[in-house]
Amino acid sequence: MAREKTFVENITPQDEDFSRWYTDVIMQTKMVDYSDVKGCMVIREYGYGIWELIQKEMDARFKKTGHKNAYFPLLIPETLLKKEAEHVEGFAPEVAWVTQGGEEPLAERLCIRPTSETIICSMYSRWVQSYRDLPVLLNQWCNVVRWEKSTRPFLRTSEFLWQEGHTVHATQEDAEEETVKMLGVYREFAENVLAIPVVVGQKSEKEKFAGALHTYTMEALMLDGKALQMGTSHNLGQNFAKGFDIQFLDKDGQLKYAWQTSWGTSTRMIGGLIMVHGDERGLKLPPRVAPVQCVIVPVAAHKEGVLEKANEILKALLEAGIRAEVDSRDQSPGWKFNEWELKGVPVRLEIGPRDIEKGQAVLARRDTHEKAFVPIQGITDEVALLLNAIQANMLEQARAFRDAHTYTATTWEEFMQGIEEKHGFVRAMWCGDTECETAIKEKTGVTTRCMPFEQETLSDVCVHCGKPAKKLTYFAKSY
RNA sequence: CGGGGUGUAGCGCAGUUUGGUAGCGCGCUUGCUUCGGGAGUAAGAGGUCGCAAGUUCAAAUCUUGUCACCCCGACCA
Repeated sequence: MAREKTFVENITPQDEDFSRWYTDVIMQTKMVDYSDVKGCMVIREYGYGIWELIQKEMDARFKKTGHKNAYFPLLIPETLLKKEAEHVEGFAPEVAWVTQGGEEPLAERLCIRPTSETIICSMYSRWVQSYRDLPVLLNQWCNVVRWEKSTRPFLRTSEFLWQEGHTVHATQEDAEEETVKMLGVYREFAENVLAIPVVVGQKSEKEKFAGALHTYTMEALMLDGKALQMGTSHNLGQNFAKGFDIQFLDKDGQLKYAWQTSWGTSTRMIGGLIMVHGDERGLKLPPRVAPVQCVIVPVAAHKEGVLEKANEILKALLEAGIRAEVDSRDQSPGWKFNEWELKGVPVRLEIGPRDIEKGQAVLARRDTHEKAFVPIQGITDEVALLLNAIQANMLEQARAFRDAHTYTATTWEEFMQGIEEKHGFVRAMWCGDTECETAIKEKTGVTTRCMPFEQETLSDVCVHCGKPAKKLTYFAKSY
């Protein structure tokens, strides 16, 4: 049977092979390219442009919640890494080492940071002396390296870009408040900027960060029904404070160990963006992270006045703070339409000789494919309105998909059925035991994603083992 | 680390069974005509067939070894 002809014939359809669709999209939009080092990707200007917008939006939120940026070294001495036992055990298998400087072997090998808790804590132990030094609220934007066995651009790469917040507090309550607050920042960002609805809650013991007391997470559902961890916030308790001797003299004259948190999000979010919003034509970017929000495609650009009009509109859009661009390349309009749709640009503005005669232009939406003639007079306001509408609509679409692929199970039969038929989240009561969790994973391939903050009681017993249930839990296959 | 697959022009592939001049589509360069959903035309450029040995008069093709990448699992942001 002949495949239905699509506008983009060179990307694999999502329902045929989602992985290939993903690879096709990221390569053809020129977001990334593979490099000569396995697992290390080049983030090209289009992909990096998205990351820059993510950084800008997030950084503003960090500043607003009282955090400042700092930068700590890439290399960590082995002795430092080993100071927190659970932490080193968790990360050791994927740490890359520097063993030589120039021609000389090093006296102590240096680890390339897989995360920066250890080196930052070693500094905090020097900086924190008194309750007056607290809280310490720092964030760093950097790269980290984790030697991964299997890699995929954005989702799992040996080197990736991220931000990691590291804070120190006087009390357990303050640390817990910070942990929850920053997950809240992530959630608000995911929904309002990335237009990705997330489930927020606590990780199981098995899934929590190595060295943390407990880990909170936000989980999103991809179009293929798999969950993606989009960001985590850890309450480190006093584990690192004890390992690194971070003590302060409190108001009451007592020497006390500090309470800490760390939280991070990475370029992996871009992978989520692609897999939550993409469609058969390619990428679909929410306006707030689109490097180009409105592309102007001149039709019959060689004809007199067309390019001039296009540039005139461009100027107005740029002045209104809209990220816009005129595509004056020597290609047919249809070719450009397809390419910009592939690249996920939210709004396309078409302008040709016939439009100019009538004082109008065409506005086309990437999300709904709707086209409308709009008077050139005041068109920047129209574009701005459209961008807001698209941002809102994309969140709604993603939410509707997520809800349609979330299944509530009260029995093991329903649980199995949910996994086989729904391809998404399965909500069920769970006992909280690691053994039970492992058994569920072996039987079904799904793992616990989180125990959501918003709890309800579906039943008194665990959906799998029948022991007393502790928490409503989200299960899914995951990236 | 297990199971499967693929390496031939920038990209996608045919050619391998049965050894005999390196092919096709897209893309790329130049000219002319086009331009409202992937334009037409003419002339071009581009390859140690992943790598290394071997068999042969002759290897992309057969043999052995090796490397890389992709997919599905296990492990992880």
